[in-house]
Amino acid sequence: MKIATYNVNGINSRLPVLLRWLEETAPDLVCLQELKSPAEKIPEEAIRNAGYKAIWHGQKSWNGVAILSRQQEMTEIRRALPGDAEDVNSRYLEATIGDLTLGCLYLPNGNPAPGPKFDYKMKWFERLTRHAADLLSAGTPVILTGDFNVMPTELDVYKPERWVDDALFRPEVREAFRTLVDQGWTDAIRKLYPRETIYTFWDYFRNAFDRNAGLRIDHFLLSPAVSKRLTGAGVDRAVRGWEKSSDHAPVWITIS
DNA sequence: ATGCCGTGGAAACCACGA
Repeated sequence: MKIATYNVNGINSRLPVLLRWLEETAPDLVCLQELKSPAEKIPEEAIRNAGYKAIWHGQKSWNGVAILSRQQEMTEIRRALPGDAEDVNSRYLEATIGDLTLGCLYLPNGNPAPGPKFDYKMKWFERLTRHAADLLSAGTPVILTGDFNVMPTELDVYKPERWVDDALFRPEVREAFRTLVDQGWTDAIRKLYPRETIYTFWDYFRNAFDRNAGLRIDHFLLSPAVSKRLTGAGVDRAVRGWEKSSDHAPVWITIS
């Protein structure tokens, strides 16, 4: 079974790229972020014609998350993290597919830091961490995936010294990620490739992709019940080089 | 070192992203 995550940066502008990638790689489950579309403008028919059922949490202009399934039925569990009824940003969507719980997330960017946006990021991170502990306590197969907007270590940044004051790499953000993982999650890419330079995002400008000036910010966190079934993981790097690409590349895992 | 690019929405610029 292949599960993928892809920050599309606008699902309507990205539709040709998304459909081509779905056709070429045929993941069974897909988490999408940054739809940048209200619910009624999600290209539902095109996704269905590509062979996928879909659920989504849209929002005008910004954010937006969706889960696609090629064959299995999905049951939506929640469309927001618990803990803040005031937070109306569409950044989390959770579903069960068979015995698997899949959480699709778009963690706030947090820049500029320090400031209110960074405070929001850290609060959101705390809510995610509390909810993740609840998910783990069930002992069932759980996957948390999406755009975490965190480079966990220096290995995940093309030039770490340039990013130390950035909201994606500040020490307290890396610490928050470590605290989350230390609950008992497995970072799928790092389990299989502990020392390799692997990026999932390259800026649009300064020829970042050609220079491989990238970041690893899209992650798969696996509960123990999923981690022992992990058979593969990777980044569909070539998609980043396609015409009209997102600034992120799709990331995927396979489980037995 | 830096939104230099890209997207969306409103308005022919601005917010936002990482």
